[in-house]
Amino acid sequence: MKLKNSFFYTIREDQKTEDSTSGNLLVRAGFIKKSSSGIYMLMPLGKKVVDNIENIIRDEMNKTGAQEVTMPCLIPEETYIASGRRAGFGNGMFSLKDRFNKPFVLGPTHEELFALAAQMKINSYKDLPFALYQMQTKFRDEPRPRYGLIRVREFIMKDSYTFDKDEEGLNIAYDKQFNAYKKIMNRLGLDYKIVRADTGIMGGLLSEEFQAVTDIGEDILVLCDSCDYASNLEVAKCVNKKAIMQDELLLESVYTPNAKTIEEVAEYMNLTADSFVKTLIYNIDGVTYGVMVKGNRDVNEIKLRKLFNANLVELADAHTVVNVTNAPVGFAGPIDLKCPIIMDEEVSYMSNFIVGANKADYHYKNANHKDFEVQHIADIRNIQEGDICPNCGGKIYFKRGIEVGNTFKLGTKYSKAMNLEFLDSNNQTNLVWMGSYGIGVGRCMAAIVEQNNDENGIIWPKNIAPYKVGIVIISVKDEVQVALADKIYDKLSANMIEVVLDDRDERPGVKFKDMELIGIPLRITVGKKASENIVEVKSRDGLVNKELSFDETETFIKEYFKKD
RNA sequence: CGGGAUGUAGCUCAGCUUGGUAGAGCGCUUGAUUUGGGAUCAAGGGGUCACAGGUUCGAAUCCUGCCAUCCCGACCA
Repeated sequence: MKLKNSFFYTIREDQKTEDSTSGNLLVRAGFIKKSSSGIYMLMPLGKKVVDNIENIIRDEMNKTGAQEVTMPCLIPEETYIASGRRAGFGNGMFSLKDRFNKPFVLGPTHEELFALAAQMKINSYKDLPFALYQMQTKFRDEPRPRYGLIRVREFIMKDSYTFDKDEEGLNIAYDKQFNAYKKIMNRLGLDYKIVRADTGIMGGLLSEEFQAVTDIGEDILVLCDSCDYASNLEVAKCVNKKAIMQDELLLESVYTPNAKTIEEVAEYMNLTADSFVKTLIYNIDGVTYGVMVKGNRDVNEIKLRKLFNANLVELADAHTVVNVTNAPVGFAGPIDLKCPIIMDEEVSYMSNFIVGANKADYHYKNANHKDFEVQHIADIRNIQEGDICPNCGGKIYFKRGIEVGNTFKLGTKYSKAMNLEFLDSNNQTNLVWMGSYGIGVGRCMAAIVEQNNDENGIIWPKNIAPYKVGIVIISVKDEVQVALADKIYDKLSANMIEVVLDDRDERPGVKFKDMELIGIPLRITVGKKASENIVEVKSRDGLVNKELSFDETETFIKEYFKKD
């Protein structure tokens, strides 16, 4: 491509409305443009990067034997009602009606349609296994889009689905996809971790996430300093330190005026937060519960949801709190609480702790388990940095991650809902075992930028870059320079090396800045020494910076990009 | 959905308190001088001040409504 007569622009200023490095750089470099909250236009450079990412994914998917298809975005609402997910997605689905008033939705994920498609093929166990995939736009009406391409409402996802006759088959298919995912992440050059995660609305037996490690990730990755344990915070199990129970002291009411939060009461009583137990009032599927965790801990609502197999877990409103505690918000405690109590395991190892007294401006000290009744004791807290690794006893630390891929062992959830059955060799009807696997293409692009940039802009990995080589002509008024640059351009193009030629009548500084901002891996500068057939070669990562004669250039560049 | 903020030129923003002909920088056009790291000078073009009502002789400015965007939270494959 030659810049002079093409659609190419960059923006000098940082973007006020972008809250991430990748979003800012991708917008400034002219790869994407925000069109509406959580919705982006893909400009020529961005389109090329997306194509490169998609082709890597496509290549690895094809190697697993999966076949590419394209499903519609526009789907009758009844399809999701059939699977029971219409209610689960709720407002997360964009919905609309056709001219006959028939309700449709824009697909947020495609398990249902793939199950329907699979019916065309599956009659007998001999028809299994197989796998399908697509690159398709998904729509999710996120309540709060953010971080550039990380959380958006319209995005391209590669989703694949495997179909097997039994669990053993699913396991094999899952491993195949899983291994393909590892190869994809490696080829994309991402620094990533694979973690256990909640299956969420997808349901099924197992979910593992591919998380690109970055500072702006929305997920907390729980990692161990001495083994390869890796989990999403939402499902990381907690291990309890065995504590020595102390002699029980006498329960005592303490006057704590104007102190509601743990920090305030702790300061007032001159104690640390870990001698407290906080009691939070929750609404779980319409039932009110008191939830007890140690003062310096956080309640894990996903664990609570699983404990009760509940749909709704939320903090109760102030009115409910006042009702069950007989006190203003801020003084809830387990003693004489008018609702059932769920206690975190860790609290069961505590003695003589401090709790709210269900009375304004009072707390109890020296509370013990005999003082109140508990309905459930379970692991319902978030693990914290410094805690014991549930796997090996090592020390836990956190990192943040962007979920770029997710794999699910679905089991028979969708085949049951969509009547996807086959006859086995005994002429018995069985449900098909499914797996589903997703990669967010835009998120991959954003994650790569998050991990590969400097103060001058993006630094694309060689195989992702929209163009491999950028030729800068120092002075377009110098015919010798122009001629040499054209010669190199033609030579590289003939060798199928993607090259961009900056033939604009701009000052050299502008051209250098732009090449760096858009992250082209290798820059060839044609300047003063063009008359001697000498050019400069500089790599974006700074590792190469030297002069070459025209004759050496082609060989050097071929060699430079060979490894990929 | 709760709390907060912001909408003025392509971009970044000032002006609003105290109503009186629409502003700056960057970018853009033309010319000159420049030409190896986002040039300089000069002259230009460009805006229904988000939108809709209202108050007023007169509204970017005051009032009411509404839409959009962003931040914090809730929510979330």
